[in-house]
Amino acid sequence: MDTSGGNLDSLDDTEPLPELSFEDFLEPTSDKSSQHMEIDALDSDDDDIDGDELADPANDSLNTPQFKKNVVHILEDKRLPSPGVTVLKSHAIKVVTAGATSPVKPQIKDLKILNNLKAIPSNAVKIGSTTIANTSTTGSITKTLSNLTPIKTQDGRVIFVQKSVPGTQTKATVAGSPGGGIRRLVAPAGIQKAVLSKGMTLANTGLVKAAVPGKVVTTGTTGSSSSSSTTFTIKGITPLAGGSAKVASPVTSPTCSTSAQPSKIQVVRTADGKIIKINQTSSVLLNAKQTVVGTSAPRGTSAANAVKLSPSTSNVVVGKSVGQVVLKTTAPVKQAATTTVSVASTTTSATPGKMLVQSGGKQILVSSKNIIKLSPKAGATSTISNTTGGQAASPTSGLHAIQLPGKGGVQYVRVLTNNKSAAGSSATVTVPKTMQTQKITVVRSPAATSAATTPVTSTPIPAVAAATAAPKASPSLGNTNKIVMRTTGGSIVPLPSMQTLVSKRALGANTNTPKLASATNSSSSGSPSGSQESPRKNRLIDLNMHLASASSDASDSSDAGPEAKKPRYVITMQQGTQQGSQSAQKVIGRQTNMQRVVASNTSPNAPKKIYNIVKSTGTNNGVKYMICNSGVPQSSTSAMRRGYTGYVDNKLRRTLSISSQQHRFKQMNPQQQTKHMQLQAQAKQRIRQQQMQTVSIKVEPKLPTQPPIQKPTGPAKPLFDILKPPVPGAAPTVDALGGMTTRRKHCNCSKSQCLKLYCDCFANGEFCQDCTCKDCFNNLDYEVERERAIRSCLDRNPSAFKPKITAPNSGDMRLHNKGCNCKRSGCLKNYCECYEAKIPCTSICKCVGCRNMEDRPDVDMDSLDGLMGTKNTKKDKANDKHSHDNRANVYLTDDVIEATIMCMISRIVMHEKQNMPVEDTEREVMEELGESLNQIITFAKEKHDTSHLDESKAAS
DNA sequence: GAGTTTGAAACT
DNA sequence: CAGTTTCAAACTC
Repeated sequence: MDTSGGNLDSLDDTEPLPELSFEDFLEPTSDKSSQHMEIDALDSDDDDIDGDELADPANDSLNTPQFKKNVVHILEDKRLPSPGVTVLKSHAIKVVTAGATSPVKPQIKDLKILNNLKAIPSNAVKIGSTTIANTSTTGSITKTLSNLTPIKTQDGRVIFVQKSVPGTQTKATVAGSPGGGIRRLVAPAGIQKAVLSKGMTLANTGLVKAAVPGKVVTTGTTGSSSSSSTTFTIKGITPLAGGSAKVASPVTSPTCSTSAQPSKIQVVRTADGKIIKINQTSSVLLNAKQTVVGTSAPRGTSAANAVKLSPSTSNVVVGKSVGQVVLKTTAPVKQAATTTVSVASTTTSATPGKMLVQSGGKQILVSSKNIIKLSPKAGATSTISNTTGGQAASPTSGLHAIQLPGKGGVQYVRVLTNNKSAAGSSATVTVPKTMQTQKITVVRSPAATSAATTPVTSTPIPAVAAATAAPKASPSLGNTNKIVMRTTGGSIVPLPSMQTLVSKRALGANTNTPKLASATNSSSSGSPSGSQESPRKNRLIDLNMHLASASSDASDSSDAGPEAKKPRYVITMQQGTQQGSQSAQKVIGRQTNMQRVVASNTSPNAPKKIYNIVKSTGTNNGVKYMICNSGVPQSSTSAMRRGYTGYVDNKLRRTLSISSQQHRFKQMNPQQQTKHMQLQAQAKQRIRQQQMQTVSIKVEPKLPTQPPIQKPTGPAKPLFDILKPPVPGAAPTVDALGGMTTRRKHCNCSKSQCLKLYCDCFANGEFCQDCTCKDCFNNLDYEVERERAIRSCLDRNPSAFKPKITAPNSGDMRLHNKGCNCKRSGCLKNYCECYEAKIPCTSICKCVGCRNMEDRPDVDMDSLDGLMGTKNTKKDKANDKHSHDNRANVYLTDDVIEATIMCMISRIVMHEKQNMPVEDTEREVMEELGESLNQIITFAKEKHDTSHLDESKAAS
């Protein structure tokens, strides 16, 4: 976590601040899945909160559909113990509202940004009529957390805004919080800026409105209701009592007088990319001055309290050097009307008050509406009160102080309208530039529908905004399609989603679109090798590449099979520098363990979706969970949302442990080593060939003409497709992790609806794609059924989705966890799972007449372990029921026998060439046999002694 | 491609 | 837990 000092510094920092779209705020909270995730984060290792079977601990190590523990380590609970006014650590921010009521005791609401605090959002986020996230229902999980609204920073951090519920409503209000309003914002780092994508409105009612083009929505809750275009609303943020600092006023009152004010939300992004959401009872008006064209509807007091970001303003950019934070609104491109409406209602209503702001030792007269005060210290409160006192005249104008710990001097944030009309207002700002000002620019993100329009940043630092915006991918709005992603562990994660992310992403998407296309092209045409070579840590990157390529691929498949049921999204990940344009466009950079992934729907019209992948920290590698902004219905179970980790290795998949093999190799006798090397060389060659094939396959653009981004023509292949474990005979692929995987054959289920373990797709945690199955429910269209089936399977067998074949330890030979039960195949046909996996049967197996012993020639390198007896020890220990389990077999393997026979044959051949007498030949052959047996026995003895020594050492 | 075989999964 | 049935893949022709 960043130190608090960093935060402060960030404020002063002149460096361009990354933009954060409003989506960032919304995503984390969206739905139950998010709750799960966050809960998990808190509980880290123990996710039994849900109490469902999915929490089976046994599955942790395995890639199972079950929820994994430790899956999310997003958040560290940094919640500050004292809810009180005091500055919370470095990141704590106090917001002091200049309430008309108490100038002396301004309401101080602390905003804490709880870094890594898992929160259960109590707020509902709606896009239009669609509820993206409903946090309002206090989950059974924890009511205490219900107040928290997760905000995701661009750098991938999740911060939670803890809001206090109005006193009447919640008992859970944070202690020490004066009013019912939002108390805390936890900002890990300095405040930088907040970007509200298009049409985001912060209503005084605590609603965040986002204008969505084409829809007209009125926010009922807001007292200052302006019928704006479609709104996307964040509910549940209760306004602090406006006038009375200590009295929380319920949000519900539409006619809120100044005293009872709907909560306002301000989002400020720190220099670190952290977002601080400020919910204030008394409103800070962003855009206050907007001259709203038509709507004059000032609602009087309510307006004053409400903080709105007019839809027109898309971005909030915190500029640097100046002591002020300016919220600048740009005129809406398309939805001007909408924008204006919303803005007008709030801002105009308030009587513009002016206040003295002290900046850089100078006092500046500023319109109080637009100013947010940033005070460095906890003590700042008092100062705030003073300033507010100046304002007192106009209760409506809310002056909010944000207290930044450690930072000297009060800073004010001023909201400037970027509209031309507004420009005048902004110009009027008297704040001396000497002050360090941070500008908050609200940049309206272009409509989602609008394609590649460059984001309009009215930001004083356009370059910054542009730069930040660029990486963002365009999200599709209103799309309920789900994104499925496979984790690094190989599990498939249906991304639970908020149903739609609003325009928030639209900005980035638009900008990115062209690049994205190019990226896709590049990927398709480009060199996949990079992905393959990328280190594990960059798996996701690889994944992206593959996905991109896959998308192109998908087009191919689209022609053929049952496309309808196939997942349509291509997920791209942020790639490091290596990825070049491709990644840059779609991926939104995340500094922390969270990465943003943009999923583009293969269908032309389908919007792209962006979601964050949270990497578990510490022991867990790879992506454990994803938060998706797109829409899985909330109905989807936790399992789905969390994403269950399917097999990483399915029953057939085998991983080669180089280290272990090397270790074994050392233990081999020369003959074995030779053979081992040969096998290794063959295996490597196989891998290379597979990779080559994969590359060629994936790279090959099937529909070059089509713009890759918008339409990855066919249904894009989902990650899981790429990551699917190799199936013998299946076309080899390279998974996102760079490992070799092979797409197994497509299932052909007819009666199971692909929702039983009979179906390999389902059993592998994959969605059916390109399968010939009938009545398939193993797709996103039947998520509920699928989820139910998963649960059912897990009920029957918690390990149902575990890999059947695993290595007890990293170096150990892979074993079938359950063992086969073959009766008639002799375990020498692919009916046998052991045989199919190319591993010998063990004592665990219940097979009859087993002939699947070690060292089958076709068994790959791991089978060599058998020579060393590593494998059979297990059977030996377990009362060998099979004749081949005795220790002799450990050493007298087929390979050894074969080698021996070859030696004998060579003798015969030699003798024949030399026309030697048969008797001599027979004798020589027998001698040869004797020598071979001697060697075997000697070797076995040495090994036996060695093993004993090792054991004794280990024991000691 | 149809039919058979096989063994895991599902069911009782 | 064992026996039976169901199922889909593997296999054969």
